[in-house]
Amino acid sequence: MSETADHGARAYHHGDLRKALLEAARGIVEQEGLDAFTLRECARRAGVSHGAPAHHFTDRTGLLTALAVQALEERVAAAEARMAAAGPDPLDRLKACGLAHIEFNIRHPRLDDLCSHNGVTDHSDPAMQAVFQKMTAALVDAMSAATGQPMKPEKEANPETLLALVVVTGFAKVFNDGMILRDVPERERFGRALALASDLLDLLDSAFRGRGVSAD
Amino acid sequence: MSETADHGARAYHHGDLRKALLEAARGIVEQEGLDAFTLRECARRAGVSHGAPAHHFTDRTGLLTALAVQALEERVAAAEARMAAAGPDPLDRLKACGLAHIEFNIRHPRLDDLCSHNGVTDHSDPAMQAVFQKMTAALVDAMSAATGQPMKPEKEANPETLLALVVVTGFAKVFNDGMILRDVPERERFGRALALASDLLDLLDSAFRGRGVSAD
DNA sequence: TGTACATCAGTGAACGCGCGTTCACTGATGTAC
DNA sequence: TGTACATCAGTGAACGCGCGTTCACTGATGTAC
Repeated sequence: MSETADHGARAYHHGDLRKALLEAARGIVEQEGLDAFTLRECARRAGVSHGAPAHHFTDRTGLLTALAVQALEERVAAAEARMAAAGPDPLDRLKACGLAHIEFNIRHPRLDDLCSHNGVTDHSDPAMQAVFQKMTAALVDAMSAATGQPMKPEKEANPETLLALVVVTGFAKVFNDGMILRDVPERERFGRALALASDLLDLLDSAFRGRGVSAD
Repeated sequence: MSETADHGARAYHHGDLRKALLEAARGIVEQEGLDAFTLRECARRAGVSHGAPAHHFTDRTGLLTALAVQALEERVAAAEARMAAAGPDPLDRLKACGLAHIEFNIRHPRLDDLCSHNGVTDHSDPAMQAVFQKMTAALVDAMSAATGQPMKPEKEANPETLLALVVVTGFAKVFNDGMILRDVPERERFGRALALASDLLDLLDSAFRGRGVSAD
C-alpha cells in the first residue's frame, strides 16, 4: 500500500535516497510552505532516519539549494518548450514565454518563494548560478527578438520590456495572494487564472503591435 | 546615550512597553526579515526580560498581528493622503494611489511580506479585518471613479482594473527581488525605482485616456 | 563458485541550542481613607 | 500628609519541544582473488 511496498524486502539500502529526499522536500515546501521545511520532516517523509540526509547533502542549505536548482531548471525547460511550440513570430514567442512563467508561478507558488527568498539557499552554488544565467539569457533573447532591439543584460530594460516583466511577475503574485478569483471554486481557479493571464498578455501584445515597438 | 537614557532612573516600569515592543518587532522584521523575528529577540531589543511581552500580547501571533495592522494602517493613510493631494481628476488620483502603494512596498518590503504571509498573523482579528476592509474600499472607490463604472468588490475586475492592480503589485516585486536596478548604487536605487514606477503608471494612464476606458 | 575484505549508506543515541510559554515572585504605582 | 493595600508590570528560573549536526556503529553491497 505504501509507495515503497515493492521495495520493502530490501530494507537497508534505499536505492536513490538523494532523489527521494528531494521529492520529500518538494512535497513539504509545496504543501506546507517553506517555513515547514525541516531536515527531520524531510527524512521522515522519505522513510529514513534523520541522520541519513547528511550522506547526500552537506546540510540543510545544500538540500534546499538543490531543490531550488531543480525547480528553476523545470521552469526554464517549460518556457523553452512553450516558445518552441509558439512558432516563429517574436511576439507570439514572448507571450508563450510569459504565460509559461505565469503558469509555473501559479502552479508552484511555494517553489517561487524558495527561489526568491534570500538566505535559505546558496546563491553562490555553481548549479544555481548556471541555471540563473540560462534563465536570464533566454529572457534577454526573447525580449531582444520581440522589440527588435539588441538588449544587453547589464543595461536597464526599455519601458515595454519592463512592463512585460512586471505584468508576468505581478499577475502571479496578485493571484497567489488571493487578490483576485478568491471566490472561484478551487477546481476552476487555475484555469480561470490562466485565461485571465492570456487576456492580459494579449492586451500587451496588441498594444505593442499597434504602436510599433519603440525603445524610448 | 541609549534611547532610554533619560528614563534610566525609573527602572522598573517601562512607560509604554507595548509601543516599544512593536517598534522593536518592526525593526527586526524590516532589518532582518520575518524569519528572524522571535519574541525573545524582540524583548531583548526593547531592553526587557523575555517574559514581559506576555503582559501586552497574548502570544507571538498577537504581536505580529498588531504589527501587521499598524503597517496596513500606515499604507492606507499614505495612499489617502496622496490621493487627496492629487486633485480631482480620477486618473490622477488613481495614479497617486498606485504610486503610494508601490512606494510603501519598496520602502518596506518585509512589512509587505508580513501582511501577505499566511499563518504568522491572525486574519480573523477584528482590527485586521477592519483595515483590510478599509483598504479594499478605497481601492474600489478609486477604480470606480477612474473607470466610470461602478465596481462591485465581489465582482471580478475588468481588464484595465486588473492591469493596474498587476502593475502596481508586480513592479514592487520585480524591484524588491532585484530583477531591475540591481547595479545601481544603494542611495540612488530608491529614487530611480520611483521614477520608473511613475513612468510605467503614466504609460497606463495615457493608454486609458487614449482609448477611452471601457469595461470589456 | 566461494571467501575475505573494503566501502558504502544506513541507524539511533547524544550534543547543545534557542524557542514560546508558564509561573511564583516582587518592586513600583496609584488609590482609599 | 501619612498609611494600608490592591493592582499593575516587570523579573528570572524552569518547562518541554523540535531542531541541525555529529558520531560510533553496523548491515548490505561490490570487488579481488
